[in-house]
Order: sequence, then C-alpha cells, then structure tokens
Amino acid sequence: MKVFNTLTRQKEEFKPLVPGEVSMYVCGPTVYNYIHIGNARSVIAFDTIRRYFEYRGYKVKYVSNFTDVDDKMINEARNEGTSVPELADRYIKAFLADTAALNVEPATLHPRATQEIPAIIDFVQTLIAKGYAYEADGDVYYRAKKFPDYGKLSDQNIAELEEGASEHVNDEEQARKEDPIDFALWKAQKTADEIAWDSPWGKGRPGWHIECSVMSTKYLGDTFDIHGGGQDLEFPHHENEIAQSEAKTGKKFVNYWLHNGFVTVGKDEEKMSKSLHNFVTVHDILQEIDPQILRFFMASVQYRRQINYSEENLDQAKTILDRFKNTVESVQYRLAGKAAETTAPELAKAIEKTENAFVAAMDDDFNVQNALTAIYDLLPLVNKQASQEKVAKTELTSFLQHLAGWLGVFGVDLDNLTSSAAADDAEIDALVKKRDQARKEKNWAVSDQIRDELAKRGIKLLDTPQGTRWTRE
RNA sequence: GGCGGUGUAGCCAAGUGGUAAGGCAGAGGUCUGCAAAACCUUAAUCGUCGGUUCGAAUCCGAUCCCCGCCUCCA
Repeated sequence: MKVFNTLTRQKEEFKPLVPGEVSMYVCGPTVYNYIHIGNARSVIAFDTIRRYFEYRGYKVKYVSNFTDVDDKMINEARNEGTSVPELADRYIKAFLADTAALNVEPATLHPRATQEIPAIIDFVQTLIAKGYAYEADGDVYYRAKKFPDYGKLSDQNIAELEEGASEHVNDEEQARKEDPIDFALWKAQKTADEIAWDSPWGKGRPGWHIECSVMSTKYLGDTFDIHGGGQDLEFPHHENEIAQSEAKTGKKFVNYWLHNGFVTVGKDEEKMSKSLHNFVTVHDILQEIDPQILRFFMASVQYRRQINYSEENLDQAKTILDRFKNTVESVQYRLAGKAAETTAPELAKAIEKTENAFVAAMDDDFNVQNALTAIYDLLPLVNKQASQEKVAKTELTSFLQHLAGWLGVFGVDLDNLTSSAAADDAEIDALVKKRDQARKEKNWAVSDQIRDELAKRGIKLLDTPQGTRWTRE
C-alpha cells in the first residue's frame, strides 16, 4: 500500500510499526456547534481510510479527540448563558449522532481534553524541564526556535513566520513571549468565572495544540503510524504537535501525515468554513437529504482532492447509488425466484478481476475514483446475467458479497441501500398481482391505473421477462 | 511576498513518455402494450507560449487563472 505523506510530499510504501496493525489519530472537532459539511468531510475521509485498512485485514486502533475547552467554547457558553461542560456534552452528543447517520464507525477511543488535564500538566512540565518551554505570568509557552526542525511539515521559514506572527500578536501577549512564534501550552485564567484547573503555574487551561500531543502519545505510544486532519491543520497545529511531542520523547512522533482536502461551495469554489459563514451544518442538511447520499458523495472523492459541494454533484452521487440499488435488487429478485440454475464462469472471472482492480486502486493512496471505475465496469455484465433465463446463482451471490465489501469501504451498506420490508408489502404485492392479471388480459387502462397509484406511494414497478418486481424510491 | 495544491469534453474524473479510462448529462438504437430499468453505439489533443524527444496531457522553462495555508478553521 502506498500513502501520500505530507512530511515528504510523496507517496510512500505504508509500513506499520506492528505488522497487521494500524495506529491512527485524527484531530476531532471543537464542540461549540454542530459540525458542518467541511468537518464531516474530514471525518468521512478518515473513516473511509480506516475501513479500507480493515478491509485489507489490518486491526486499526483509531483515536479521535474532542476539543472541549478553548476560547470559542468559553465565548459560546457565555453567549448562551451556559457552562462549558454543558455545551461540550450537548455537541459531542450531536457529533456522535450526525456521524452515526453518515455511517461513520465510532473511534476506538474518543478522548476529551478536559479529562486529560493531569497528563497535559505532566507533559508541559517535562517540556519546561527540558528547556523547551517557559512560564510567564501563569501562561506557559513553547520555545519554537529551540526545536531545530520547526517548520518541517509545512515548509515554513522561521524568519518569515516571525515577521507574520508579530503582526498578529497583541502587545500584552507579546510582552510575555520570548519570541512571536512561540505558542501557548497553558493559558492562565483571565477572569474568576472562566473555567480553569489548578496547575503548577496557577489556575488555567491547556492550549489547543498540547492536547493532541498528549492524547495521541498517551493512547498510541510515543511513535505511531498515521496522524490525520484537514489541510488547514498542517500549520500551525500539526507543526506544533510535532515540536511538542518530539521535544518531549526524543523520538519520531508520526510516520505518516495524511491531510484531507477542503469542501468548497459556490461558483468561486471557496472553502467552506465557519469564519466565512458559508457553511451548512450536517444537522440541518440531513433533514433534507438522504445521509447515505451525502456519505457516498464525500467518500467518492479521493481524500486529498477538493470537493465542490453542489446540488448537481449530489445528484450525480444519487444517480450512481440508484444504479447500484437497481442492480442489487434485480439480482436479489432473480435469486429469490424459481428459475433454473446455471453457471457463469466468465462472471466469476470478472468479479475476481474487479476485486484485484479495486485493491490495486485503493492501495494507491486510496484512489477511490479508479476503485469505483472497476466496479462500474462490472455492472453491465451483472445486469445482463441477471436478465438471463437461467440464474447463475453462485456467481450472482458472490457478486453481492463482493459488492457489499466494496461499497462497505465507502460507508454504504447494501441493506440500507435497498428497499426494506414494510407493513404494506403484502398489499403492494397484491396490487402488483392484480395488475399482472390485467396485463395478461391486455387491460391497459387498469394496469396503468394501478401503476400510477403505486407511483404516488413511491413504489416503482419494473417489468422484466421473469415477472414484475417493485422497489421503494 | 513565502509555502502548497489545481487547471483534461456541459458536469464529475482517470491517466507521469508511445499516441486521451470510466461515470453523469445529451444524442441515436434495442427491448417493452406503454413506461421504467437494462443493454448497445456516440463526443475532447489535455490553461497558454516555447523547449527536449522519433514521439508529451505526461519531462524542462516561462506565463496566466483559480483555491488553500502563513497562529480562528476539518
């Protein structure tokens, strides 16, 4: 398998630390609001990657955090007149519900920053002891220049960073910092009502970057396989994580850095983000569209590529899912029927070829487009086979099993894709039977009337040489 | 300004030296009582200019457009 490593800017052969196992950490959301489509993209991208590792037989340990204390949390809690923990609980619950709707597997572990305070304090103390950090008026800062590789992930130049940073930092903070590019590990409490924990430096709370260093190394070890997140986290967040972690452990922090591309919106394809106010929350959009479509849409674009969120593109995703649905139901209909059996060795061969192509594509830095193309190539063959007079039961069953595996990587469950049983099934069957009788009698008025009636109820009829099957739209 | 990404048919998109995969939409056809679904057929010389080469979307140089990061941000 090859993955694109941001650190080296090239595809590298993936070699896990422990054969057969993958340890990965993905930066999770700050829980002060519902997640938007852009956040979902990251979650889906890495869930898809995780599922593919599992598909290939790896045991995956997947850790993803919740940032449940920071400036935005504090401000939002104040605005709403609630507490930071209450706000966090509410939106963590919403995150889990939204991502579950998108068929995202829960992480092996979902640590929360506020539940790791002792470990964070220990970590910061070690950095101070090693000379990589210093306390100033209750804040603790990381001495960026002390870390020789600072900037290596994002190819940033220290001198230019200093220049840029000095424009952003206010005088008060500047006065406490030795250097404008130093960043906060611990922030002193500003007002008495602000959430804070006791520490060797007085009451305060952790900075943003430190929690990820602490939680990832605590649960995955000083060195682990994969660290993921959005491209906007490359600098400064991940750069700082490297500086903190490697300074503390003296070991390589992460072997493979993976970053997903953005979701853009509109004609100008601008990045969807909270600050641009052009975002759509998952919570809202799921009232309008089938979560499965959104999931497949996002999973069907390679994780590093940009996704343009538009109605037209969502429609295309729906069309493709409908094709899969149609083929699956058509196969299931034939397998359930009483037609004579036959064998189709050429189909068996084609399925094997597709499997190989699927794996080859996904092994190449999760090239989902080529993986899907491999499946598309198989569909006409299956559709033709499914309309034969005799049923190639073994091969068609094998197809369904393989397809379930392939689409499963994309987070699409065949069971959810196809029409499920409902209370009025028998009634619909009866109407279909009645229509068949009318058709036999060439009573087109009655048969068409029944079809129209069912269409109004969202039932689509498909007449095949082997009989009429129906599906829920 | 620095760093990174991107530019292939109406849309999505594969393709790193050998003469442009695939999907959607569109068009035509087959099947069907009609319809639906399915099946078959069908379109681009690859942002621009120049160079290397027998040969380039693919390599080199220049240039233009777009997007992102440069301490809020997946």
